[in-house]
Amino acid sequence: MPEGHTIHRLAEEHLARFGGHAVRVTSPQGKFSDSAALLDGQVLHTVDAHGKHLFLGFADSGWVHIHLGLFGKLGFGTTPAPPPTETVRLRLVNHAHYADLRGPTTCALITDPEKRAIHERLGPDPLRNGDDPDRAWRRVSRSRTTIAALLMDQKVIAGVGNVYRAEVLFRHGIDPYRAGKDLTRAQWDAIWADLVALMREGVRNNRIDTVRPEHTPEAMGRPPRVDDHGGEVYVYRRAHLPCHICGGEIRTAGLAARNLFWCPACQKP
DNA sequence: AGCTCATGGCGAG
DNA sequence: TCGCCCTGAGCTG
Repeated sequence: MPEGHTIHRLAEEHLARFGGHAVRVTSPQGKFSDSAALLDGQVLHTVDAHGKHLFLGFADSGWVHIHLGLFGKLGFGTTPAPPPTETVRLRLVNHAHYADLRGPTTCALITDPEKRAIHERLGPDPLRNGDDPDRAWRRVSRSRTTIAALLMDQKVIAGVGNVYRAEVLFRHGIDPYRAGKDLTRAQWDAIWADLVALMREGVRNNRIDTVRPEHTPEAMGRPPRVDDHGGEVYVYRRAHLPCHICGGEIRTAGLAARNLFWCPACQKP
């Protein structure tokens, strides 16, 4: 369930539970066993997150680079840790806490230069203080690619996933098929500022809520959304349901191998 | 038990 | 653009 807000939250959670302590590192599933043996007993001293990439910094051996992909999950608990199931790629344990990583696309031990190379190929991240929206704007404003695809391109902007892309385009009334170069600078600045606010709230609440106060279920007199991703949204996974604002039907279509959702009435070409 | 789908991303063609 | 990788929940039978 990972967009950038999840990863930044996980970074903080690792630091809170494991930072400054020696950590027992194992790979019950076996695919990370060699690196786990190298790391076992070292101190986790720092963490980092950029977009959907998580980095755990160990004192001597470099960084554990984790990317959850679509299916990956991290589960935390307090010791004693239960017997690991066979899908646990990485388990961290200290005196008080454990963390189990399952199903990641990436779990690898990397060096400082390798970590730097990952940062270099990622665009600015709305959740990284000081990241520069101009870098993203330069690419967006010169591209004939649709803004929906550009928002999902981690080289352009890091951390936005399928939910935030659909929701931020709705909130700004922008047709997802509009070319990047047809956005105005003011529109891009507003999208970036909105993503900073929305994603920070996502980190805080551990869910994605994008519905403005005046459109919440309470304010509109409709039942709260019940869905496995939790948050209140305008269009994401609401195909064929009525738009909260105009009542028109939410549309869905495939775009770049993902499902896109939008309201054609509220998001004019 | 088997199918489908999911907040992701890579490489081959 | 497609196939593939990773896991698990929620269906259907």
